[in-house]
Amino acid sequence: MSQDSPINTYRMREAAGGATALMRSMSHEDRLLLLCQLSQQELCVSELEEQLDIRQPSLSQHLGILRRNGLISPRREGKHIYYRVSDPHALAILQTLYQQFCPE
Amino acid sequence: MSQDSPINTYRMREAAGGATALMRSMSHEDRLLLLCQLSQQELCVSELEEQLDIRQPSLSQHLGILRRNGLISPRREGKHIYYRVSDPHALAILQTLYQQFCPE
DNA sequence: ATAACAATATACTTGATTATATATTGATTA
DNA sequence: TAATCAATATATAATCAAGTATATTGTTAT
Repeated sequence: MSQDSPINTYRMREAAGGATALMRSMSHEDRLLLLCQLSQQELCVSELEEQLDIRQPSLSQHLGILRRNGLISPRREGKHIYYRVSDPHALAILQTLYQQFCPE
Repeated sequence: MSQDSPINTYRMREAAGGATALMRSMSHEDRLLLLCQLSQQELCVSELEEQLDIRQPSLSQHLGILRRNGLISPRREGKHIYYRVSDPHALAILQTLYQQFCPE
């Protein structure tokens, strides 16, 4: 348990907007699971639909939110669109969440 | 930048409820700043009010949310109520947020 | 090039949840 | 009991989620 860098509230205040935007993007169960999957491998919409059992329109909405908020990036290949996590901040939080909530 | 523990979506699915509840608690600018302050030192409501420039009723609502969600704990001393961050998960996320959004 | 098809995205509706502001109440000390 | 501090209640406004239907984009085959 590291208290390596003491938190400076003054600096945090400036960053708070970005940080809470990230928290908000991740504070939905479907979106968190999407990020989880996409942090491990690039996947297209239909694969996600199958693996997570989320209906396509709903999936597309959540992907849209994550995309517009800059957490994931699309790549077209033929008729499929592949997504991956492109935000290092999001990856860092995912990592911490995993350590915290899925300990050995 | 550590990808030490690869994320297992199956395990994350079980933890997702708790993890998103934590994210939701932290995804409000006032609450994030409150947590920030309280992670550094125990403070009472009127001190928080002064330092963060948030009106008391609003402050009290947010403290109530954080308290009911188990992120902070109160301690009464006379007519003052002191709060501190009591959830290690929250502390870990705060730490990561600080590293990510307030780098050296 | 155009028609038909498949994959993904958007729009719209409805219901639920959440935020904000104000007012009120309760507890503690003097 | 008067003054202070904090919590709660209430009302209103705003935001968010899920479902259904529809639109768009690109692909394949003719």
